[in-house]
Amino acid sequence: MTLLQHLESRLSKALETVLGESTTPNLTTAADLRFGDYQSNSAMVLAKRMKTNPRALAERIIESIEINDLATAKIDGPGFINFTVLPAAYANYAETLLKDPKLGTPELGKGKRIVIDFSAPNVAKPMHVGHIRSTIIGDSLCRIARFLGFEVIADNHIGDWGTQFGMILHGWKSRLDAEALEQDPIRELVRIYREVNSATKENPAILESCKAELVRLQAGDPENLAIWQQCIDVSKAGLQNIYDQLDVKFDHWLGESFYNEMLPALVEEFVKKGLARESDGAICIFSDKSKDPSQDPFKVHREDGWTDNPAIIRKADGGFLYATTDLATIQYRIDTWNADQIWYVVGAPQQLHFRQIFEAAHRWGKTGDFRHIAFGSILGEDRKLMKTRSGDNVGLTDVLEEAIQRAANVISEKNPELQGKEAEKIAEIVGIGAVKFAELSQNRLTDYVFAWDRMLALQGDTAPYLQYSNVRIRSIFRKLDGEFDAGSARIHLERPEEIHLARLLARFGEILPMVIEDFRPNLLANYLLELARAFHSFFEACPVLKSEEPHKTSRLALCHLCSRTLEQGLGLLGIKCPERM
RNA sequence: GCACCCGUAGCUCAGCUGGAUAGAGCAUCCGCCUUCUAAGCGGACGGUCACAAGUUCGAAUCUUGUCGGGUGCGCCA
Repeated sequence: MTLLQHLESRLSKALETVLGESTTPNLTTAADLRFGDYQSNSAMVLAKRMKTNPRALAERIIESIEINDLATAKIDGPGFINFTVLPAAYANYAETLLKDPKLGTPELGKGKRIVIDFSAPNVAKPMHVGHIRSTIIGDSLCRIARFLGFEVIADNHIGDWGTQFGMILHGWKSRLDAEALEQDPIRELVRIYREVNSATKENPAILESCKAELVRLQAGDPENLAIWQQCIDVSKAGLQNIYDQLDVKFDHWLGESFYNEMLPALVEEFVKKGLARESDGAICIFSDKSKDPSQDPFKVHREDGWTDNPAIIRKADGGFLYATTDLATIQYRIDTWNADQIWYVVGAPQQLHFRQIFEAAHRWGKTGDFRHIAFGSILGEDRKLMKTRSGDNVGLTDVLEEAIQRAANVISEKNPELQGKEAEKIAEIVGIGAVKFAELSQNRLTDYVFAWDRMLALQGDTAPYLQYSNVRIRSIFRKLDGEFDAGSARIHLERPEEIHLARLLARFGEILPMVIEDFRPNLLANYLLELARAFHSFFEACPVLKSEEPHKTSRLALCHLCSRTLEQGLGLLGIKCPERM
């Protein structure tokens, strides 16, 4: 139970005494530390309903609340009840956290199974910086959900069956450089894809040839299938390298091709059940409700009024689409995996698509909680969208390499004693951490312009700042003579820096439920920055090893808890901590 | 045309289930390494929260409208 929950239960008891009925207490962390640690606005909210004076009501609440062992309560302003947690209560709570492997985090996901669909790159195209958001946010949400007790299935729904294979097959047959393929297969695939892609724009005949290759592939032509399989294999190997470097793991890689053979039956079922019908030769899902058209994903407004905006599940030429595969995917995840929820970490531009798919799946009888976890776009320096097809984007590999290089430069400048393998390892942890944290520390819906210096910053509000605070703690324990037993340590808080550190350590368990509520890892990132700031201030103000007992043990315990919290928090963001840096 | 997202300090961004004097980092300036790692700490400077109405004891946050930027809207994914 978190401190907040303890206070809540005391407050709700007091409210029941005063009001004669139970009410949910309105308790949050205080907006400003000057007022206290937690604040309740209940008196103001309830006074309105009861038509009494809010301060008078607050008086009565304070008189009946029993919190002398936890906090002091005080009325301020128009009727705020401010709670200041006693240092002894913080010390007490910190001692229980020392023994809690979950650091105060509630198990609110118990018994729930979620599929998280993220990353999902197209094969035979290089990953560029635009792919980083889904991968990093998705991975972090997997880790956080698991920590909260959810059963998570991480699924990489790779684009291994799209139209791009028409172009690759055409290019493979007409302009493949076998030697280049041998040397660097992905580069060669990318080259032929880009060349053919631009060629189709000038020459319609080439476009037709690509489409024909695609049809042959989808019809099971052995030659095309063999080429396709070869492309998939080399692409997967390349992707795996990046995932290894990012420390991102999936439970499954069920790409589009996996669902391919289910599609004809799916379309037939939709038609048979009256969920879809033919229109202009294509099979489409239409609006079937007389709901507000502005809220209906199957309606769209044009100059001449509201018209249908169907989801096409089979093209006039018999081919299947994105929507068809996605419905088959939902079916598989619900029926085979028994998922309660499916989370899609996919860019905001696809919102309409997901509204259609989710609506169609529900009509189809697939019950589940489907969420589109949208994120903003990464823009080029021209403030325009980074598009895969236009080529020359900054490659993801280049970003990671540059990040590691910059970290290595800082290491050799700040800490030249670190050499060789160890220095390389640290540079990787710091560099990759910086990139991930830059992404995770901001609101996922915000568009941003890609900038090297922003993404690769190593000072200020960054992962290295957090890693550095942990390194400082590790250094203390390295220099400690003898053993430290966290289980038996007693904590005493006197200095304001100690109290503040304990205050933030107590809040770790309050953050994660908020993170998962709205899928906002940046709340965790911001919390960790606050915690690290508190630690650095503590570190400057409160000597640990040179202090007398009982402060020494108490401060060691705070450091120990802080280190565990930082490592756990960073771990949930997919960021590692070096021993020294 | 309609829908969704965005507009907060010189720059990059937090804060948005309504709360008190709107916060960080970067940049600029002033201090702090003979004491546990200065990738750090302490301080200063910096704002009409795009604009206007409304709801409320109270609005950056909710509602409506306006302006500005982005995205999406039948056979791509």
